Amino acid sequence: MVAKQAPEKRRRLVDAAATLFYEQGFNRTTLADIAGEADVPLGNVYYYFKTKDAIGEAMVEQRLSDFRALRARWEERGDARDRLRSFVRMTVDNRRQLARSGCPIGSLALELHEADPAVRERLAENFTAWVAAVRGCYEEAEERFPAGTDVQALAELTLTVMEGGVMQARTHRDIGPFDRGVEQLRRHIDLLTQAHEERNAA
Amino acid sequence: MVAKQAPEKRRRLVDAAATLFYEQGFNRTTLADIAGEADVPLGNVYYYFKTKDAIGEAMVEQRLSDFRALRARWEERGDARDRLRSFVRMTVDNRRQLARSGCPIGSLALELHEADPAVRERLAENFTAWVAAVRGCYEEAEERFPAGTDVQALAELTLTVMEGGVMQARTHRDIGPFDRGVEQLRRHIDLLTQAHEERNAA
DNA sequence: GTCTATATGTGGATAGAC
DNA sequence: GTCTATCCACATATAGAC
Repeated sequence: MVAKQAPEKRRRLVDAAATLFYEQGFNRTTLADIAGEADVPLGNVYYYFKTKDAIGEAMVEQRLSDFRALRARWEERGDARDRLRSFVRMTVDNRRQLARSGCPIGSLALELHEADPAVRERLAENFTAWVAAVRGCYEEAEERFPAGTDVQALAELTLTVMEGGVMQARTHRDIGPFDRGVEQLRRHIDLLTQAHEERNAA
Repeated sequence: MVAKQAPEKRRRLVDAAATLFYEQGFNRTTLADIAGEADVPLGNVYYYFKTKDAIGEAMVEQRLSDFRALRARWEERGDARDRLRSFVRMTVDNRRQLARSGCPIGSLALELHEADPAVRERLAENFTAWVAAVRGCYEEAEERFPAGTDVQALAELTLTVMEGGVMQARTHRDIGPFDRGVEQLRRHIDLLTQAHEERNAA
């Protein structure tokens, strides 16, 4: 009956790793840090993970499955615009932390460089899943865009702008570049739909 | 007369650091690596730099002054479109390496996290200088944009799209996201100028 | 100014008691 | 399954001869 505590500890370690990797980066976070944050003795860590890289892998995988669960809940709501709005609110609420610590996926992706291929692939999966979710929103509003609009490219651009914006924001210690990037993206979409409507009106 | 070799060695170290930090990242590059690449004995490194961070600082500063020199040469050419084109060609020629190793400034910016404030500020200066150069190009073509167009925001967006695109390209090991991002940016600018011209024609 | 040899500290990882 | 004590490798940094 006490046996069920084991996975719970593992989970605590993964969560602690997620927090610390995000706030201080992978390299600057020691196993001792993680163990301390999770309130687990250092030696015990190796019962759950063979190496530090394995923790990284587990953490990125956790993020991916969390996102998938979140997305599943999203998809239940019928309205695409509503979904997109709730998503935008989510990131806007995080603006400050984004400006300070960047994107938890993007930062890791650049920090790990060549390191562990398994981790890199899961990071890529995270990006792919995110783009797919946004693409779904655009797709459902497809009739508002000109015929032949590449919604995949548009969804990718959305992630691109946010990642690029967050990177500059963090480097400048100023949220401005992020906000202005998002604003420009909004205008781009306005221009697209506007151009379409004008053509329809003609 | 042999005394003038000293600064030359220092320069070799900085160049070696630039290459290695770019290809393997800051943390994974050891001082021994740098000394080896520069063909300088390890112990000698400390004659030129007090710490590893100091090398990072010198390297980022070097990049900044190199860019400023390049920009000065650019500005000599009168035509803004010509300048922008030569710049675009420069990055397009680097597409493959960008997809593999990312942006040398952006990667460092995310890797160093909180680490050294001095380095972070110089990285920010690099971004600022780059945006200013691009902004100059847009500014000279200002009459092609609708009145009140925020060229600063447009220049920032250009960097944003490239950084975001390169980040995804590197993570996916596929240049596609970068190329598509740049293409979307081009369309955005097309839409802007087009909208302007249509209004002028009316 | 240049370089060898080495100190020092840190952090990932293991052995083995409980 | 849990945890303490410790090993060991490695990377930064220094001491000091030349």
